[in-house]
Amino acid sequence: MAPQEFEDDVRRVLERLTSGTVMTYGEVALEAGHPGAARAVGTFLARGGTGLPWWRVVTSTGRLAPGHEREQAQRLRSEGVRMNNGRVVMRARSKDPK
DNA sequence: CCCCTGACTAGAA
DNA sequence: TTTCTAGCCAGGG
Repeated sequence: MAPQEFEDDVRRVLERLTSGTVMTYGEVALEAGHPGAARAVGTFLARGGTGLPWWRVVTSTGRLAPGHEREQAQRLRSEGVRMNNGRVVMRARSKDPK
């Protein structure tokens, strides 16, 4: 596969993310057609995230980007994303949050 | 071709 | 619930 194609694939997925929506690295990788490349997605966003809605991507547990928690949390909050103790509230949780 | 790094993950402790 | 560990993918030396 041609160089940068991976990045283009990821970019395409992120570009269609709307305000208020959030995806995990794994989901982005899958959508981009690179299942299992969650880590690679993170590596890419860490260096070429500029110009992309990187703050709408979080870990599978709702964790934010190391070193950017502040900014990311603020941006997400301004978009109405619900969080809990610095972690994005993930859906599909079978456990009772008591 | 070998080795290492990293904004990840699922599963075991 | 939190920490550790072993896989995984794409890049770069």
